[in-house]
Amino acid sequence: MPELPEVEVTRASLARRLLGAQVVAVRLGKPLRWAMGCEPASLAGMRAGDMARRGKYLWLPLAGQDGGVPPPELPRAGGLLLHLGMSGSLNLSDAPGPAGPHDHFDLLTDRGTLRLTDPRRFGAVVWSESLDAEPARKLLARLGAEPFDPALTAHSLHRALRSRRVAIKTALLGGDIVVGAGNIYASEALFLAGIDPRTRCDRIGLMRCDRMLAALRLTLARAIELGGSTLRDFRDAHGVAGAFQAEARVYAREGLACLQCGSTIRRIVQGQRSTFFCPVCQRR
DNA sequence: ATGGGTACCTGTCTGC
DNA sequence: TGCAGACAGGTACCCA
Repeated sequence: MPELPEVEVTRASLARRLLGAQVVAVRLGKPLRWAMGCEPASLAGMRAGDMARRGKYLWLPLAGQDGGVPPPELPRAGGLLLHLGMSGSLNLSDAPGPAGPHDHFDLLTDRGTLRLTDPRRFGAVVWSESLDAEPARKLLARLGAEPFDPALTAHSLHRALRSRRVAIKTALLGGDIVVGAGNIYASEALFLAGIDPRTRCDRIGLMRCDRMLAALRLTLARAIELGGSTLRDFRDAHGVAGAFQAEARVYAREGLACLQCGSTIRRIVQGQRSTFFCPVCQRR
């Protein structure tokens, strides 16, 4: 499910309410992608800091209670690195119902219960003493540039792409050059840039890198503005669905007319994932 | 280093 | 109706 816009919308809808919240207890459901890596009870009493995002990961800083005396063998500060996988969403509620079969993590706090619902369980909640400590460091190490980082330019993108021979769509999904675009927004951004998703990275010149970067930023920013895409079950932390899917120009539109030129949108498979594009508007 | 494939897990939809 | 198969928003890991 969640690509950068959905993760950012989730972060934005949580950060303010969670800042300063004190952890009361943790409840775990079925195992997620990795074990949490700390004793759930050891989080009780800690206070939440400002939730941050890196790529599609969320980071919730937690620190020992002021004046508290945590037993020395327990972690005193660190945070939870969260990932929503393909089907995860976070909800913060004052009155959470009983945990359902897909509710695999509850962080009970004095500001409500933060609940991760994730049917496919590709998501993760992992304790790390800092972003530079394991396991967070290793998980974040491979991530590419943040799309809205001003340090990311057409030039730096061009430099990163010119040694790669994979198709540009595959490279965007990989996230090791630029993070944030998943299967929906990679297709959408390439449509907006007029670039065929099968184009080899090393065939994309500086001018097209410039267009692609602008298209990626425009697409992600618009999606954030619309609360993300809700294809099936994505909701922000207040239960609000996204609206970007109604503006998708190519994603899930196989066989329909291109909104720009009228020719038929195609679906192909790249790296075991569907790609949607207009064979006329998008050039190699 | 790059590339390709596999694996994780559950739900939904399609076609026979 | 039942059932097999394809497919779904992600990414770590293994091998060539």
